[in-house]
Amino acid sequence: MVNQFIKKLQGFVELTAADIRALEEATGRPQTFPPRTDLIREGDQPGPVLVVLEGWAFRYKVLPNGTRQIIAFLIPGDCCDLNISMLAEMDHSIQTATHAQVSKIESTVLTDLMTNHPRIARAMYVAQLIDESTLRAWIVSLGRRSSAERVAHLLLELYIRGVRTGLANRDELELPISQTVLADALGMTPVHVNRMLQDLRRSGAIELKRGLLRILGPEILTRISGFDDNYLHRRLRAYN
Amino acid sequence: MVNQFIKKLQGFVELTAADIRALEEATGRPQTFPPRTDLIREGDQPGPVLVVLEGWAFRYKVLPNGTRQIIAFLIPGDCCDLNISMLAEMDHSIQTATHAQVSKIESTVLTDLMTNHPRIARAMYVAQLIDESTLRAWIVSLGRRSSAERVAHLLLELYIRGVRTGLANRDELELPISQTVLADALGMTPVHVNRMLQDLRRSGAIELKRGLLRILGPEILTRISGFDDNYLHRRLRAYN
DNA sequence: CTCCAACGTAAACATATGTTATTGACCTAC
DNA sequence: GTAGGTCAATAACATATGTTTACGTTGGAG
Repeated sequence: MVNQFIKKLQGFVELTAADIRALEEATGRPQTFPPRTDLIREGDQPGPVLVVLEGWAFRYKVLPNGTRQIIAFLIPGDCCDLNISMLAEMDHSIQTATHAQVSKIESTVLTDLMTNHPRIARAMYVAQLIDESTLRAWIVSLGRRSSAERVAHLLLELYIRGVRTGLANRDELELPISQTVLADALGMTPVHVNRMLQDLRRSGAIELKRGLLRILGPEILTRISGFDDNYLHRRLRAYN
Repeated sequence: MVNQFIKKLQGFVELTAADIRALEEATGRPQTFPPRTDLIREGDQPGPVLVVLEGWAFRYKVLPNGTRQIIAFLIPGDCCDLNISMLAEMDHSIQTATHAQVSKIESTVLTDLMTNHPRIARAMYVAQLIDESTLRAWIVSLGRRSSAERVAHLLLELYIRGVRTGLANRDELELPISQTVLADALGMTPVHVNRMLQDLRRSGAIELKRGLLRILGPEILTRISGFDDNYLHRRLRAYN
């Protein structure tokens, strides 16, 4: 089975055979987790860096009133913050959305990877920059887009990220999350997410059933959401 | 005049005299900019790292419909992303809110700082982690807090950050931004920001006039916003 | 095969927030 | 000192989204 993490990093830099071997060594023994499992909780002391090899997970925070806001989706190939162990405690939690295979990279191993494999270091920094850019894009969506725009924007984002990692075939992406989860990511209620999805179906932009999303009219989604993919940084600066 | 950037980094790690000299050298010749000046624009090729020594600035994005969302405030001591030059173009803009003194650190100088001064490197990574954590906290606010809660939360955040950098004396913080700017940060309209500020004044939580914010009832703001300062990471993991 | 829980769908109604407009205070340029 | 622009304050009204409730479907556990 392909190691999605390595595949993703290869999209950023050209890795040597030695780089790849080191990454395989570091992520070779993933653990399997059932859905709805917290991999790490807010308040915990940060431990090893998590890398999602299969399945979906998400970062989230729970508010005093019990509501939840999802902050980011982690799809195969994604990993959590690099230097996280410098902080005394986690400021958010990470939970699996589906069955997931996750590798944990101990900080000693990570340090070794970063210092002895400059291309890996660079690729991981790029990945981190893109994650941060995505956080900014979410702030923009939550702050200034209507709910219809937000839904369209998120579906397009996930689709494009899926294409990038080979998760999407043609116009199809497996979207293994409930409308409640979507709602917690979009800052709306599940009822309203449902309304907006119905609108998108009626407009012919998407088909969505049983966890399978089909993008029938990408241009419709782009128009509705005002999508600009620059925040996903598909072009990078050449490696000096 | 104190170099707020050095002061901030000293809050994270113990710097040696040599570290401080290197930082003074790197940020010693700041440029002055008038208010409302774009320091860098979305789409530009990333250049040197920006460090704000005096005055306020903010990161923002403009949407196709012309509305603006502010993504982060940069107060004295703050700097922008470290590895930003790995990306081909900026995904957002940065603008001064007031007269500001800004130093630009060329990437060669930065690389030198990071490789030859491990304490500086560590401090800058911590700063970056906290910035990222703050992005997540903003997502939570925009997604799941009411407008009253959001206003209270932002004021408290700015006040706490101000205290941390010595910008705030006692219960006072200079808040040199208009309600329109606040609105663009909070994802609401200026009219509604005004309503919420009035409510906060009436509740005795704050006083705010001519750019001077007074926190009269921090506990009121905390209660209203459900504020938890963990995302600002005032405690750090001990340096191995 | 059946039951149960989670999920998706829908309608009716409530409300938080946006929209538009007006006015006065303040500041800066001249 | 005056003019013009930005900003804060407030009111009346519009609407997007939340709330509550109900019901049928789906899928997994036993």
